[in-house]
Amino acid sequence: MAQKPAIPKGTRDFDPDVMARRDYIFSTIKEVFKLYGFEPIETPAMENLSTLTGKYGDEGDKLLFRILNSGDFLSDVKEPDKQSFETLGQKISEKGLRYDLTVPFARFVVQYRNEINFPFKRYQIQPVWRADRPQKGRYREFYQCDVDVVGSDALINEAELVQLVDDVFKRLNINVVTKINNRKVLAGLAEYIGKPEALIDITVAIDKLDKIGIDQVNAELSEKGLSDKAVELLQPVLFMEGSTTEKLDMLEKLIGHIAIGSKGITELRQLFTYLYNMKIAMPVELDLTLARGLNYYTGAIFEVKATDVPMGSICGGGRYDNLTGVFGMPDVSGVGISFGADRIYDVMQNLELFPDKAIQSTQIIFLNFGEKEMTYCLPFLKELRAKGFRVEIFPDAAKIKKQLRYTDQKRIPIAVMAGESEMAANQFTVKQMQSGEQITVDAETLVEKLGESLKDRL
RNA sequence: GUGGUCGUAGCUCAGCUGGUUAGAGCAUCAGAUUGUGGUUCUGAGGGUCGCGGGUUCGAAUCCCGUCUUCCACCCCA
Repeated sequence: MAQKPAIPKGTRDFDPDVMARRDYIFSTIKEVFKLYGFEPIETPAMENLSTLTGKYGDEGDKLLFRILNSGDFLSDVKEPDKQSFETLGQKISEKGLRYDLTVPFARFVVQYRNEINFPFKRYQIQPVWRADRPQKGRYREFYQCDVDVVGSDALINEAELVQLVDDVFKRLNINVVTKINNRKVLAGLAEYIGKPEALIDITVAIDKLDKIGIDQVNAELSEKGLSDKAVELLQPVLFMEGSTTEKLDMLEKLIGHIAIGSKGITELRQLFTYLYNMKIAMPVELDLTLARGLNYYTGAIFEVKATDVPMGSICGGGRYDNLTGVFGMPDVSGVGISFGADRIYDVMQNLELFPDKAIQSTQIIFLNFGEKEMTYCLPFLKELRAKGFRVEIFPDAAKIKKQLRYTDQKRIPIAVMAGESEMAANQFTVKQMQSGEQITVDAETLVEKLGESLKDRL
């Protein structure tokens, strides 16, 4: 054999087994999205670089996959432009692979602003690409399942999204905890300690609290230019304990006098009131150290983690007040969240949460005893399929042993056999693969009998 | 992007400080069983030891490069 073929770093092939499980996740998510009134859209895998760059911060820009122009793109490049990566890059690459679904969505909203019926509730399930170093649960090509509402700044949208999250993970049988914070509160805190311009640095640092500990967080804060006094002021927030209401009351005392902080607190109170009335089943915590989220979030921030398995967040999102602004359409507020399908898969696989029906494909197989016998079976295949059963016939008159092995490995629950003797008597032998039990049924009652035995398995 | 780590049959791995023709289990295929699988028995096929170079009489084993895997940082789904 020649050199074995391979796929690029951080990408994966999905075999039928994996696809069945992935489909289960996608269809569950899709179903819930629709229940809340979201409608699907799709956007191209590639966008103009001008659409993508500058939206994800410097780090994000570095992780963009760029697509080389077609043809002899170097011939048009003048010597001076070849001197730096920056200028050369602009000349030879004008397109890039999408990095997430939110920015293409913002582009979509601006582009079709006159045709869209606001508030626009859309969902989008597509792969995205990041030139990151792969690790476990971190791929260069992965799927995001985004739901967003744009054109409404009502907090009920946030609440409904949390409820939707609850619904999805309840259906997938994954135990999760949702953490909520508000960017305005973080901004209020930054102002409170006298460093409003250091908002990003502060949030990035305190976000690491449970990972690296308080000493390292404080060290990083100092390193970012915060005075000892500023770090000192922040401590009560980092160690804030108690119920959500208690935390909010404490916050009120600290930053209630700061306009933006006060606004954030009011929003949080309203959101948690909605959530209380919605009777959310999963735990929902106010976590003031939650800061992750891209630079464009301006209000609520969400993050969802599985509680039974260590894994990065499997779902995250937030409120962005001006994402469409960069595309020339100001004052459109949106809120959305993104489900990481690949990580959800890893969690479910890890905890063995996929139900049998998620991985079952064919339900009934007709074994092949030869040309005449196959012909005898064909009308029944048609009839069963018309009734919605997933049915196949083994294409070759191979040894029965081989055919049953195929059936077994494909986890098909029922094998139907008809050889010379059954044909002569106008009958079929129906075999339950799991128990090995076999019964003989008349041809007229075959469809009915099969329907009965599969009733519990659908 | 920085630092580290791994790579031997389809899969999981052995292979001592370099030394005959590179092994095992599982999986695959064939037969025992020409109409009965998931258990058993017998046998077979399958590897340029990730790839490229170097050191050596001799390299899976040592060195360099490269690709891939996983890990920490960065960032994130």
